[in-house]
Amino acid sequence: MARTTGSHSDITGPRIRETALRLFARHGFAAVSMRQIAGEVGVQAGALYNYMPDKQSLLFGLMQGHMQELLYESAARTIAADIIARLEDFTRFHIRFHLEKPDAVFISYMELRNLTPENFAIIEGLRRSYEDTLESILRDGSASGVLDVTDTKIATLAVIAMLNGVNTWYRDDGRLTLDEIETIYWDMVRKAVVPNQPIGSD
Amino acid sequence: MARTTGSHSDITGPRIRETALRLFARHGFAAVSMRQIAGEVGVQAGALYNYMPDKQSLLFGLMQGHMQELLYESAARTIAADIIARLEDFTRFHIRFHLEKPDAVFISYMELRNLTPENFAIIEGLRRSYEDTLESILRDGSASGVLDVTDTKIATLAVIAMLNGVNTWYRDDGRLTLDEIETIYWDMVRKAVVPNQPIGSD
DNA sequence: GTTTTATCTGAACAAACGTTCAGATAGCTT
DNA sequence: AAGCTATCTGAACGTTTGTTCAGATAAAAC
Repeated sequence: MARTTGSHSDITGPRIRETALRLFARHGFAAVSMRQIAGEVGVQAGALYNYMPDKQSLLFGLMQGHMQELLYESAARTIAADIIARLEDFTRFHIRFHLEKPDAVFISYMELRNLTPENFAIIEGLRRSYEDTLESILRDGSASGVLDVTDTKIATLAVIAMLNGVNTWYRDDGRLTLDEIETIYWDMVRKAVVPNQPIGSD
Repeated sequence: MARTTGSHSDITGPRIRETALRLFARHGFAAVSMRQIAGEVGVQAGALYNYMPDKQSLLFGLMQGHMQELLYESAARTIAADIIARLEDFTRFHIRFHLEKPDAVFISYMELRNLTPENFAIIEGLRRSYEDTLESILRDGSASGVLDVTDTKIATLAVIAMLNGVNTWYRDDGRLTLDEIETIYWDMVRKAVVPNQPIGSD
């Protein structure tokens, strides 16, 4: 046997990436074999190498694609003049985007150590670019006095870590709607970085 | 050759666990071989099986030990009457404990998917027990009006996610002391869950 | 209808995997 | 000094790994 009926590059290619993304997220990069991916796609392992030079490139491509899409979508948003509005928009966008692509988010955080040093540096650079969009909001707000953060870099990482936490517990059939979740988190983020005057503090 | 000079169970055993912990944290459970662990310890791979039935048990033992120590240390703390004091104590304890054992923390979060279902259930149970200590603080504070959280469960996970984020960027030779870091995070945690009255809000 | 090209198979490769075990010996016990 | 036992070696096992490639064929081009 050889080329199978209905075989097409523009069908098999995406299916390989979808399958790899799902399997990597579920079992981890190192625990998933090329034969396993090929099996779920419906081809032999050798066929995968028409679409990638090696397994490492497959992982890197998935992570790079995800980070670039994140940056693109993030940059495409209109920037409000109001700092608080910008922060709220970032918060809601981050939660929504990350909940839409849990697998890609998962591997982009968990499989960093399986990248070659060169690939790792590229992905880290993309991540830092994204973090910078939040950090510049916090820095601008801090400078104008609208926000009150002790250390903008730490606050940036703290807020992102908190928001990323949603992915660990969110379920589609949960008791809260996406909008309710966004609002709860936005409430906490806002309070954490806005200058406040605690009620009942002595 | 056979038994080597100075070979002892109470030396080799801990060294195997230390080495495995470090390698699992650095490269991932699936990517680390028994021969690799044995090589760094200075024995042959077969010798490892005097200390564990299989590789899975090694991973589970490390995670279980870590979680039990976390729970033990957490439970050993004196419980203040004041809710705010309890929350501050939890925050500072969590950061300090987790920064002291970055490798154990790392694998306890990252390698959950490499546990058998039975082992996974046990570790998840331990984690939930720990989360409950924070949730009960937030619930008590919410009931008495000292705290203001929309959803105690979400707030619990959000705070823990935020605090865990420290481990991703902390370096021993960083520009901030441990106490300064604790204070910055405690400031954000407190503001996020305390009822407040924003300054300059219209 | 023929030729060309893109796509896949199926077998093969050396290397690495977790695990087992008979045999050897260092160190403790007596 | 002799015997015992805990500890380790070194080889072996059957699988599985990522990757390569000659050969086969469906689909596209002409």
